[in-house]
Amino acid sequence: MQAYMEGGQLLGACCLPGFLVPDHYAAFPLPLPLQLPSQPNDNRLFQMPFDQEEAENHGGMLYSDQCGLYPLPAFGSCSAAAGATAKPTAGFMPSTIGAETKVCTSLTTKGCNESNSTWWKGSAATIAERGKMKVRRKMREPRFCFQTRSDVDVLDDGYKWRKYGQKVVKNSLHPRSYFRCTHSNCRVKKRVERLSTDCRMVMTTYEGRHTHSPCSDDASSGDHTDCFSSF
DNA sequence: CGGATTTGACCGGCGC
DNA sequence: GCGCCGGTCAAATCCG
Repeated sequence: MQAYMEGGQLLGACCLPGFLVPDHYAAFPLPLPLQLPSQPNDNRLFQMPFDQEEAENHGGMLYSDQCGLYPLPAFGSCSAAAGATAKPTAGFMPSTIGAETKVCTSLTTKGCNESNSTWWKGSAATIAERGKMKVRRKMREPRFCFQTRSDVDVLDDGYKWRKYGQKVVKNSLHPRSYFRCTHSNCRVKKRVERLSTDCRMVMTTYEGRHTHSPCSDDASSGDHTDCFSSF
């Protein structure tokens, strides 16, 4: 597994200061050399400067408190031992995730602006409300993304998602899919796209914070309880 | 038939 | 101001 900080700074979970991946992510040893993404379409993600001040405002552990932590099975307690031995639960991430997954995170204002320019729009919101929400949400909406080698586009992370859009993005051979958490009052979204440079690699970007546990989403996810015990 | 997905239209941000 | 682009909406369609 390879972890990234946006801004080109790669911060190892266990050995480098300021790493923002939460505790349970830090269980993974980070092999070196750590490669940086090369595809142009990823530049905006990885060129974002890391806002150290923002990190400090959150006790240097942004992701444990501020960000929606997503119970990605391969990173969760059920597979923390090695990653490569991720529990092969039906529909879960591919078993190669431990060796093939790259992680990056973001909580910077810029990062949120980049991807949330219009997310706050809602049919029920007034213009004024939207304006307020825009300011507040833009500043705080956390993001978390990772790349993994997978044959399937949509990896089952225990939550139930509803697709609300698909878009062909510039400099990418593959369309980007947009999903929203189906749980009521949960605003979490995720984007999924295959890398143009390696069609086997899938980049998944989570945005927002779940207001519920994956297990409460529906009965089918109850089987994953052991994998999400750390949440 | 109801929920999920698809897909073209629309909107706002941003760079020029 | 204009055009490009990413993100979202919503009607149409699909599917179990």
